[in-house]
Amino acid sequence: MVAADAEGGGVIRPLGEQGRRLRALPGLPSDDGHDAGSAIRVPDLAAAVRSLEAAERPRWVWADARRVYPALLAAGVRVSRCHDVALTENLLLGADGRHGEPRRVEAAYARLHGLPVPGDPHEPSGAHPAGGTQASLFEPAAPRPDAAAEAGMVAEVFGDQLRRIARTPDPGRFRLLVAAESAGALIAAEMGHDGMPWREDVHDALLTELLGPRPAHGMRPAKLQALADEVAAAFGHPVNPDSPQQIVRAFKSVGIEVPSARSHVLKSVDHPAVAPLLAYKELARLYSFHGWTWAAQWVSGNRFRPEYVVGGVVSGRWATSGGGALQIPKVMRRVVVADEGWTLVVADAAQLEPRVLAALSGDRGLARAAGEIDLYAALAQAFGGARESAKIAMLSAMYGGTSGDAPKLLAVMRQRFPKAYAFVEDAARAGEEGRLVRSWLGRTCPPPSERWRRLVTGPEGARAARDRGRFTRNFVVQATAAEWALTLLAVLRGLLRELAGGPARLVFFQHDEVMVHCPLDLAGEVREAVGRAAEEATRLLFGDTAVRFPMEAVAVTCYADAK
DNA sequence: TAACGGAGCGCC
DNA sequence: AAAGGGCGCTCCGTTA
Repeated sequence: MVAADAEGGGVIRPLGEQGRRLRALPGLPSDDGHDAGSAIRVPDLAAAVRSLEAAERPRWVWADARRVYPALLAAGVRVSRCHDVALTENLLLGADGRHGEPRRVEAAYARLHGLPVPGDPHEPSGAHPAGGTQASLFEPAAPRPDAAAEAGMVAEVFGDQLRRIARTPDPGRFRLLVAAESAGALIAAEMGHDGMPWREDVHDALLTELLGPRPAHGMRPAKLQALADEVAAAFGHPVNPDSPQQIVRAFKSVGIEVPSARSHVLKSVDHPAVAPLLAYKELARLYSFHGWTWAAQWVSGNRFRPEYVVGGVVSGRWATSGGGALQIPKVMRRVVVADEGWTLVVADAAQLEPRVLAALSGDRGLARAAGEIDLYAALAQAFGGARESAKIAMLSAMYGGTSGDAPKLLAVMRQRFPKAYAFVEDAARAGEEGRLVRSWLGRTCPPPSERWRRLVTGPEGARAARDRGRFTRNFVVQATAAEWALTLLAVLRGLLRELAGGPARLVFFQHDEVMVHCPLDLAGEVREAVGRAAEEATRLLFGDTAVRFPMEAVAVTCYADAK
């Protein structure tokens, strides 16, 4: 079912068999004279979606959930499932090594018909650096087409996308990826709408405790100013502690050479300015990043409402385009408190990435270890008995680490877990040679930039190649981990909707961690749902595997108590 | 005045 | 404890 919105109304266009039934539905005009093709104009899109959702739970096909869904949520309408054309276009373009090309439905339609593509930067070189999807996320806004025209485009591009999906190396997996990504679009919009519980009074008290009272505009909070004064006194002259350059120069003026002003560098410097400087850095970040100004913009009604960007990271992890939801300092967790009579169910996947590697590579030995709750402990024996050695070996394999004991431990890994070792080595080799790698479900890494291609043949070539090898080595694992987490989230959302009329709400998702806000008496069932969702995600991705993906959920009143 | 890159640091 | 990769955001300081 295609839905497109417009000022004061919208268009619904049935697809396939559902369309014939649609016309008999009450509450929708069967023919109001504005029927373009099979498109039906409706005066109130939200009401029309609500009635269709109740009647037959279609898969809604729309240009971009971010365009359509927030208005539906505002009208109190939620849907079960959708196909997000823009996100799918992004995945399909990526699969062809065409990261960064415009992904909006207008662009997809234009490409399909050989027309000029709106929003295409058409710069042949250097336009799409590896790691940059920004161009596709913030395309110049083309004029919105009429809703009926948009519905037509969406229907046509959708059909084309289904054909392109069928031509991918593994259509079954790619379909799952598209479904999960689209579910993510719904969840992101819903989480932005519902918001995460955020006690404004607790936040203010915390800031006041750490920084002093909220300062007048343009002033530093009292405790920050006091620390800045201490720094100045230690150097004998004013130094802006927010300026790394000034800090380095100030140390030079007292005969201390530091390569940078980073905290870990300053920690080993013996000078009276160091202590207040380190304290200042920590508090200043809190003040500017998650202080009163931030709260005024992102917190309202005791809810933190960030803007999530599904697929905003090339690996498929989410990003945010505001609010910094994925970088909330741990000290702020005490501000996240369940409503009266409600609770927060918090769960994170333990040792997700090594488990993903075990499943991805089909390494039986590693999979056996990944059948245990503590994977690293299970591996310890293979690495000389130390759990820590096993951990270093796995992390080095997945991230391309070479320092310390890594080479020795990787040699052990190569011998004991040859398939897992070969899997990440192959990914690294592909990256070094400029090739593409794909996740388990078919998300594709960006191709190397023109700049990289020039660099790799030059004197710095070996380094450039190694860097990209580390990126692709990590990509296959991180992107598959993101797929598992997203699938879990989609399944969990479905389970929560079935629970007691659906009051439980997903309110936070951070790579491998989820938070549900629910009435106290549902805590047990929600915790159970998290476990079931983890099992179902594992089955959907990897079928019958020995690898376990433990997801322990705890119910807490305050986020800070979750760990 | 606006735009931009670098530095720095929070999260996973 | 840390190595590795990925981000967002804010500040500074320079350039257009």
